[in-house]
Amino acid sequence: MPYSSEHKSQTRARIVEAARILFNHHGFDNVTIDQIMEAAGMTRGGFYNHFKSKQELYGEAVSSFLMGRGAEWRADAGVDPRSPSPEMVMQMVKSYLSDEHMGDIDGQCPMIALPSDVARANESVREAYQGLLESMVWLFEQCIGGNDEGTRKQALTLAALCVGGMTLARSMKDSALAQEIREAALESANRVWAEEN
Amino acid sequence: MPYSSEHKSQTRARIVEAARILFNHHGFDNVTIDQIMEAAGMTRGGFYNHFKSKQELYGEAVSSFLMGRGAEWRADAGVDPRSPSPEMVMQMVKSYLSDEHMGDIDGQCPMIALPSDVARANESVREAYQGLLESMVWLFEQCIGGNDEGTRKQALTLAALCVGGMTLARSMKDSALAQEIREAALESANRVWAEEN
DNA sequence: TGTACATCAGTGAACGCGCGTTCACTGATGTAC
DNA sequence: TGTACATCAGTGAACGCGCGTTCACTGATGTAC
Repeated sequence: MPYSSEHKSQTRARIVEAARILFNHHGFDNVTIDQIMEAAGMTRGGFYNHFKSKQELYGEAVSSFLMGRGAEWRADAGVDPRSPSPEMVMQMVKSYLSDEHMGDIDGQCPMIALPSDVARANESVREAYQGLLESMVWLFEQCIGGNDEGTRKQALTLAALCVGGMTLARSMKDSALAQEIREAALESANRVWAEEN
Repeated sequence: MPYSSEHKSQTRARIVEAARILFNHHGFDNVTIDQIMEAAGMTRGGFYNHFKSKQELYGEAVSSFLMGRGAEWRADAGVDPRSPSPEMVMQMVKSYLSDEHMGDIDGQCPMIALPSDVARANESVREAYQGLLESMVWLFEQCIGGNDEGTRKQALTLAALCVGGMTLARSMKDSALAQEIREAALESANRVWAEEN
């Protein structure tokens, strides 16, 4: 058994991470396997030792965000699901709608970077995307602390404001308008939050 | 001067409309000029009598929504900018977040169908997309009737909830969750609206 | 009114490039003796 | 401990298809006489 068993899985992870970043920048269809493999420090042919097809990579790239770059992001925002608190809610929202998140294309949440690509992708990609949203909503619910329908509604609304505000902002030509949108979303989230607490 | 002067512009409009629908379904990159021209009832070669390149068509397809399918949509929802009224606000929001709009992929608002495609497209496409949002916000503002900063914030928030709710819903694998998201967004919009009126 | 002509919208074959995928190979590494 | 071997991760040339674009042409239509 040449090469340690870790070797292959590490290479695979490197490919997924390179792909995630490239997809974030250019979308699924505008990234070639050559580019992905070069970014991962390899050549084209090796790709098929790790993945059945390019399609297969899509879903993995999306769901890899959760435990990878997304975990860093939560840590930076001071969000810890093991000791949830109501203060974290607006911390998360603020961080999600921040200038930093807007500008950090590499590390941006795939829900913002890839919404329409995902909607047209195959089932496993949509599943991965849904997993991202469910985690976000779950995190909100944990931090809010309630257990009723109102809590869930609130969590879903906050998610819609976060993702909606950022998605819209990202597509604007005029960056002043983009900022205005994000500010309005943040302010509205504040009110949604204050309303029941 | 063979062919009436209208002839060419009608053909052009037919191409744009065919493209808009196809883009809504499959995204910019997954639609070929052959498909567009066939849908418009013509063959490949004629395309370049009307457009300099495929890129040029993108922006037109997006902005064509406003006066075409989007106008029908406003009419169906009973929205008339010439005699705005506060009741129209929630009419629009409700219609935007409705099952009908969700299922009508052909006639869907490009802000939902194409967000990430647009973000990566050239400047003129982003301009067209921005025009769509500005129209939506303007319409909200007209109907709300106020003229202050609060009105604008409210309008922007409603837009973020509409587009955000639908964009998220569209990418879910589980349609029950998709519906839940839209309902939460609608309910929250109702509250945003009630709050100041 | 009828006919010849000029224009140019539309046709469809061809070109060339890029990309996903395949495949015969190379060479680095762990294992057996 | 050192050496021969088997494995399989990684290489890079080649294939084939699809698509954007070009181009020589055709033929429908409005106009001039």
